[in-house]
Amino acid sequence: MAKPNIIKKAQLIEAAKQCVIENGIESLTFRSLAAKANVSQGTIYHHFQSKERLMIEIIENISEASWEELGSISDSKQFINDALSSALSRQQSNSSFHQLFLSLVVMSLHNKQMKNKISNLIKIENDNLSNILHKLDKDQWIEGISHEHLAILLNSLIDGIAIQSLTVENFPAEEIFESLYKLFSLLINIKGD
Amino acid sequence: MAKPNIIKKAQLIEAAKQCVIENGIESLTFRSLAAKANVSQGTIYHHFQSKERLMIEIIENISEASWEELGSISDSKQFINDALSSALSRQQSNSSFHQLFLSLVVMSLHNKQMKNKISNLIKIENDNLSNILHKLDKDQWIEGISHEHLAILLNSLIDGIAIQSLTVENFPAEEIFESLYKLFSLLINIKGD
Amino acid sequence: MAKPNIIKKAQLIEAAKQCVIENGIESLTFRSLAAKANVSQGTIYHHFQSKERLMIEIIENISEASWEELGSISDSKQFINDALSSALSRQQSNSSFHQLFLSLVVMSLHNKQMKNKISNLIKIENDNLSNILHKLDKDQWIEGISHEHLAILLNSLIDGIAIQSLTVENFPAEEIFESLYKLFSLLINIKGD
Amino acid sequence: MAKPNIIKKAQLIEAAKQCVIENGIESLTFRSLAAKANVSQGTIYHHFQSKERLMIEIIENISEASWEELGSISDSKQFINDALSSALSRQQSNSSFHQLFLSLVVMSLHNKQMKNKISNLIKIENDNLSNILHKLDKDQWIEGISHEHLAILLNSLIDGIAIQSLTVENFPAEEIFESLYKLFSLLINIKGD
DNA sequence: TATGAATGAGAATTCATTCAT
DNA sequence: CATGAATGAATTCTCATTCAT
Repeated sequence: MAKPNIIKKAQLIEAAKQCVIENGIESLTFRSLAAKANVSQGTIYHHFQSKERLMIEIIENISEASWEELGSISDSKQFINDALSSALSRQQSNSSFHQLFLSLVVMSLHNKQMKNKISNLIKIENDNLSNILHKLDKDQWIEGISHEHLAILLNSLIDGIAIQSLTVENFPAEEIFESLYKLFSLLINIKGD
Repeated sequence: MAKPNIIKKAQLIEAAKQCVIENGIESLTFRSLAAKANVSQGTIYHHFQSKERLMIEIIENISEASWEELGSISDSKQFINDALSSALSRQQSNSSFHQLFLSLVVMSLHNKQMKNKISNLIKIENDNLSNILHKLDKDQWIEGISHEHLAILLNSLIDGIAIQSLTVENFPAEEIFESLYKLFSLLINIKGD
Repeated sequence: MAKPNIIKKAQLIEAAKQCVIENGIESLTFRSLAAKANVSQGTIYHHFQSKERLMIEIIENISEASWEELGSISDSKQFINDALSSALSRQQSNSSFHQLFLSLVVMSLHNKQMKNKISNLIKIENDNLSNILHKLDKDQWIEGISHEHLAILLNSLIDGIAIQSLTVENFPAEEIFESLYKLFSLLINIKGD
Repeated sequence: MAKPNIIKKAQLIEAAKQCVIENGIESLTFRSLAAKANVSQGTIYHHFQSKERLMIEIIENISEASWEELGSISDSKQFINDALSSALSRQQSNSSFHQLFLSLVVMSLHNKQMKNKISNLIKIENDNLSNILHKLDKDQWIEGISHEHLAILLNSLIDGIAIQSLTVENFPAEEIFESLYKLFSLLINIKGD
């Protein structure tokens, strides 16, 4: 009685995410969600009491996924390869993540509750990356820049590239990531081991 | 008869931008715009034939502003100071630019025409920055990274930081920009003049 | 441009009143009103911005009618006949007035704005009656009871009888009004002219 | 197994009455009732098979209370004092009774079953009052007016005053009841014992 | 040009009711 | 007896858009 319900709610959230990715956040309506999830509109209101709640739960859902995503890496070069190539793949095959993320960011701009949740999500992601940098047993990657700040800069960079990748025609994502790779290699060598 | 019209249109666009900034893109409606601009809904339809057109013209308006913003800088250190501090100020006092920009990006995600316009806007900004880098008479700022790519990376970084700045609670914008400054100083010294 | 509009609005209010009388206030919906008035739902929202406003304007409409209804009577006996028989006719052929009135009273019970309007309406009706009593050139109809209080009591009585008349099966309205007539004749003779 | 059920039902009815009094009949929903009574919506459907039944049972509940309220009074002056002061107190501290009563009256206007029940309720109250008048051993209180009719008039008056008291701002309830008291004293003395 | 009344499609949300557990 | 998930119809309300003036 309890579990099947939880599963159902997760399904609804998954469907909602699909709606946003496929048709844009502006057409995430209860009607379209109901259609996509093959339930009645009433059912959706039984699970989420408002559209605001629905969007908040989507963010929470993404945040949970981020929590569980904490990687384990030991070699710095490997890390950069992994991190960047994973970022790259996110950009391309999995660009939907950023579509969703950006949409939610924009919706949160004028909604305190959503903003809090987005804030948490970003903090988690910053922490994740920061932890990874810590694990790679360097005191400091770049002179005068803490792991925390570097993580923020890196995540910002990834999000910013996502914006261009999602919108700019013929955006040379691969080349950009190669340049980014070079940049980091350079930085690491300067004051690295 | 021609001029007053153009002026009026510019006013409407300005009002529309204010609407988005103040209440979010989701509540940029013809009603609210009419109210803000103190004209009737019908009037807006005379100037913009649809909501899509309205949003496109907003992007065009921003793009034009970007065109005219091309700076003239000669000293690299000065440039970095200027660029970053201007970015910082944008983030803080003028964060509304990024609210607007991100909102339009998200709306464009599923609209080809808007996407083209956003694409152009970003290209212009990339070119702007690229030109500045060129002007500063260095062959290459960073080994193996073209001016164009560096410009893209920089703009991405600025947009990405904007996202965090707009959403993350107590985001340490100033500190982050200081770290960013250090990072760049470092890069420039490596293979600089 | 102005006048036809006013007329239209009045028509909508009239239709709304009919809806309440025919099907009860609980089924005064925008849908049913639109159907009854042969306009689209949007049109109704163009004229009344909310259901609350619609109901308030109905009360205002009734109030205006009350204002204009001020009678001119000179002979007391005649007045009693007139007043009571008019009340009686209201009860029967025109019982719809009280259906509407009671419905609006109940809706106003938890709505400040409506309550204010109903309050005004009742005060107008009390004043109307009070003025009539004044005109009939008696210092006091009944010893120790001011015209104002007597008017309130009379109007209350009429409303109270309406309740019974509208709900009680086989309510002997005519007989009750005869008794009421006797009562008043009696009172008038006690301390009358 | 039988009793606890009845008790529960009584509690639900009491909760329903509270809902109406606190938020108005239009927001007496199964949801809000379930919330107020701290049970599930389903539970309410076990006790009342429909909303109509619920409202009918509320009226029945009030009617039963009226049945049991039959007073025993012997002195006429005392009666008037009692009756009116009790009416007055109802008006003020216990005005909720009339809120509930009027709400149910209005809902019954277009529902035969409810109307029947309300009709019964009113008849009971009329009879109650009529009996009291009988008990006070007068042939007739007022010449030519039967006890029954006088009871109807009195109850109507009380209901009508309730309407004004519930809606009119700064309604001078106490003064009105004083005037009413004078009126009745007068009537009784005319053709009294 | 400018207005604002009118519209119909569709938005979010609520409701009474059913039913499997 | 009690629960609460599910439903679909209906409700209030908004929107972009049209059009006569």
